[in-house]
Amino acid sequence: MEFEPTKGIYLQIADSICEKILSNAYSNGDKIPSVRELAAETGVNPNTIMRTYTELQSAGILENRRGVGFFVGPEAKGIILTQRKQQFFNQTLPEFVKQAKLLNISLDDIWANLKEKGGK
Amino acid sequence: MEFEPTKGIYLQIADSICEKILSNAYSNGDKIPSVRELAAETGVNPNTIMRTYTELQSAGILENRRGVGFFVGPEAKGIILTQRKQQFFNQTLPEFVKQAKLLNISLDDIWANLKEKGGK
Amino acid sequence: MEFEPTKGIYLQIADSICEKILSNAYSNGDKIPSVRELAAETGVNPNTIMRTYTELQSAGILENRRGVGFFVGPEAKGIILTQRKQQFFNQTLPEFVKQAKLLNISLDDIWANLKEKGGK
Amino acid sequence: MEFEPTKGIYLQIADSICEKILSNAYSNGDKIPSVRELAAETGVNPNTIMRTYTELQSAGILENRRGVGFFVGPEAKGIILTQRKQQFFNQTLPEFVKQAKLLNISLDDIWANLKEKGGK
DNA sequence: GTGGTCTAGACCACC
DNA sequence: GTGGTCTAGACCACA
Repeated sequence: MEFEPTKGIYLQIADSICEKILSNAYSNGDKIPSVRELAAETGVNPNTIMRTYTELQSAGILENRRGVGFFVGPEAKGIILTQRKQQFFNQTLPEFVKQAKLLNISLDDIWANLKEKGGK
Repeated sequence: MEFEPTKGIYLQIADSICEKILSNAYSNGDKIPSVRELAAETGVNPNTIMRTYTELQSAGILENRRGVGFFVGPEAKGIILTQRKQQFFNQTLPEFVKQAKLLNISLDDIWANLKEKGGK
Repeated sequence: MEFEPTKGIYLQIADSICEKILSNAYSNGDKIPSVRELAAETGVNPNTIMRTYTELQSAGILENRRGVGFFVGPEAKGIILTQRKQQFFNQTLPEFVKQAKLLNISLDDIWANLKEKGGK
Repeated sequence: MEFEPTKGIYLQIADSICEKILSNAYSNGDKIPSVRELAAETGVNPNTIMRTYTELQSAGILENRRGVGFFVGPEAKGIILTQRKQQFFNQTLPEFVKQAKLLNISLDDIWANLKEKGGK
C-alpha cells in the first residue's frame, strides 16, 4: 500500500477505514481486520495500526471487545459524517474558495477541468 | 510574528514571501531582506530563514548574489503561479470532489451557493 | 573520517554515498545508515548528515520512510550517472579543452600519451 | 558580466585577465584598466577588483606604480604558463582521466563529442 | 556587511 | 528507534 509522505500513516489508514464505513463496505457491528492482519496486509508496523484503532475508538467510531477484536460502533457512520461535514464546511470549502480566488480560477474553469477528467 | 504550530516555520515564511511577490509587494529583481534582517524582524533563528531562502532559490523563485543578498528571480511570479495551479488541480480539487461525494453533497448546490455569495 | 577543507562536508558525504551506490555497495531499495548512525560513525554532526540525505532525496537518489529510515531509490544509479555525465560533457570537458588550447598543448599528444598508459 | 556562483568572483576576474595576457590582448608592460574602470565595466564591487589585482601582484603577474595604475609584469606570461601547466598536469588531467574512467567514457566518445561541438 | 557551513543540543511526531 | 524542525552560537569566504 502506498502512503503520502506528508500525512501520518496512522491518519491515512484511519481515513481509509472511515471511507469503507461510509461506502458501506463495513456496516455497523461488523468486525474489522485484526491489528496483525491489517499490518501484514498494508506492510505497516502493527504499532501504527494499533494507534489508528485506538484513536478511532476514542472517537466512538470503533469498539473493542477484549480478546475478540475491533468492531464498527453503532453510531460510526453518523459520527464520521458529522465530523467530516464540519470539517468540510469550516475548512475544506473556505480553503478551496480562497485558493481559487487567489489563483484567479473561475467556477467555469473548474467545471471544464472536472468534465475533462470525468470523460477519461 | 506569529506562526501556526502545525506547519514548519520555514514554510510559512516561504509562503509569506511568495504572497508578497504575487501581490507585487516585491517585483522581479528586487532585493529582499537579508537573512539576518528578516531573522531579527520575525524573531526567528537566522538558520531557519536561510533554509527558507535556499529552498525558494532552488525552486527558481529567488536568486543569490554572493556577499550581496537575495533577489526576486525573473520568473518568480510565473513559477509560483504554475506551482500553485498544479497543486490546485492535482490535489485540492480532486480531494474536494471526493469529499463532497462521500458526504453526498451535490456540487451543483455548492456552486449555486458560491455564485450567490460572489454576487454580494 | 577525514574531510577536505575546501568542499562542504555534506557534499563529500553525498559523494561517498553516490560512489557506494555506483559500486554496488548499496543496491536499489537498500536501507542506508540512519542519520544518527552515520553521524556517530563519521564524527559529523547529525544535522550535517541530515542535510546530505535531504539533498540526495530531493535529487531522487534517496527515498524516505517516516520513522523507518532512508533507502536507495529505484532510479538512483541512473540519476547519478546521468548527472555526472552531464557535468562531464558540459563542464569538465570544455574546460579541459579550453585550458589545453590556452597552454598550446595538442590534444593529439595527450591522447597518444593516455593510450600508451592505458595499454600498461 | 556573468559569474559562476561556485567560484569566487575575484578568481574569475583574475582568470579573465590571465587569459587576456596569454592571448596577447595584454602585453608585457601594458597598463590594465584601473580598479574603478573595471569595477564599473563588470558591475562588481571595487573592493573585489582590488583583491584580484593585489593577488595577481603578489604572484608577480601584475605590477603597481603608485598613483599611476597596475601594469602587466615583465614575466607575466611565463609565470602564468608555468602555473597553469603545473595545475594542468597535476590536477586537471588526472581528474579528467579519473572521471572518464569512472563514467566508462572512452576516448572515442570524447572525440566524437568534440567533433560534434566543433562542427556547430 | 552578505551568504554558507558546521556544531551542539533540544523537542516533536511518528513507527 | 526513526526522521524533521528549530534554536543558539560560532566561524569562514566573499563583496
